[in-house]
Amino acid sequence: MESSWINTSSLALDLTVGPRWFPDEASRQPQTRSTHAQQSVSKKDEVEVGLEAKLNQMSKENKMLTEMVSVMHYNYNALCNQFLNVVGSSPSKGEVESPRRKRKSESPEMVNYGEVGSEKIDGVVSHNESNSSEDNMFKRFREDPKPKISKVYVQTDPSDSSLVVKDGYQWRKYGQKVTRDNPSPRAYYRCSFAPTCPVKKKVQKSAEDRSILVATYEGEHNHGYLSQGAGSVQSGPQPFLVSIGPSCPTITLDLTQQGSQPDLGRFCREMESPEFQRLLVEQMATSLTKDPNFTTAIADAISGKMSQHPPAQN
DNA sequence: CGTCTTTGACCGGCGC
DNA sequence: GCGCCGGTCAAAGACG
Repeated sequence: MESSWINTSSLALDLTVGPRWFPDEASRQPQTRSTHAQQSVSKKDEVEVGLEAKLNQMSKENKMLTEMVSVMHYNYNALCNQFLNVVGSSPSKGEVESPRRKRKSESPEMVNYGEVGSEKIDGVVSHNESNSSEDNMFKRFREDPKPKISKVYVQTDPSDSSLVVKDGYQWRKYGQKVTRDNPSPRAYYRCSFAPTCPVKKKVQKSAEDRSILVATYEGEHNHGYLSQGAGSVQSGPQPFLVSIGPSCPTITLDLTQQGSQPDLGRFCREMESPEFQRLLVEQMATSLTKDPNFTTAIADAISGKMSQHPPAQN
């Protein structure tokens, strides 16, 4: 188990751009100023004060950002641990046989869908009832139909209309609907690798960004990872595509070239790697530089510096 | 021939 | 009770 795969403090992204740049230099400057500088000393003070205020504000924002990343990092760590727990546990459980839920009169011997949440991810689903009676089983089925829901965002070609997310499992499409909140259709898949596997998947293009497929997974696989044999499975490690949007902190996980379970574990490890963190920092830096407020502040700071350092009088 | 996809119909929850 | 809407079924066809 790789439960301690990340040291949270390792992601302390020190992006502080403010106070470190100028105070020491600024404190050096007054001694070297020529006399004519005294005329504009009050103006410079004003600039300095304004600059300091901006820098302080940016420092605060940076600190908040760092905290947000840490929290996100922590949450992801927990999620990964849960996921690895599930992967590691053996699913061999006497399943109820009736893979298909029949409507109408056939329903009494229904599938025990609720089993997933109670057996494999206890702690995650804490409100499972005791299965002391059939009534409770029915209630569980009705009240807790989604023991675990996760979303995966996959970058695709916007012109590609196929709703296929290759995640290493074998899925059988059983429906497609156009929903109200999104013009693109939503496809419904069931895991077809094991007939008793209760996992369902919904795939729909994002309403905001049609180049992103949103795959919503419900439930837990009650079988091992499908590594070979399925037609859709592709092999060979390839880098995950992680993108952090400039306006909102979304992370896109591109699983299109991968199997899911072991590779998600690998993704967890990659997130810990210096390479990943460098990428994260670069993305954040890019986001910051795209922010007009940030560039304005930088421009102000530079112009302020230049006014303090007039060209050498040669 | 077996498996998968498509697609219209149906079911059930929910709000009014 | 009614209508809307998301989710599911299952027959028919496609495909290898």
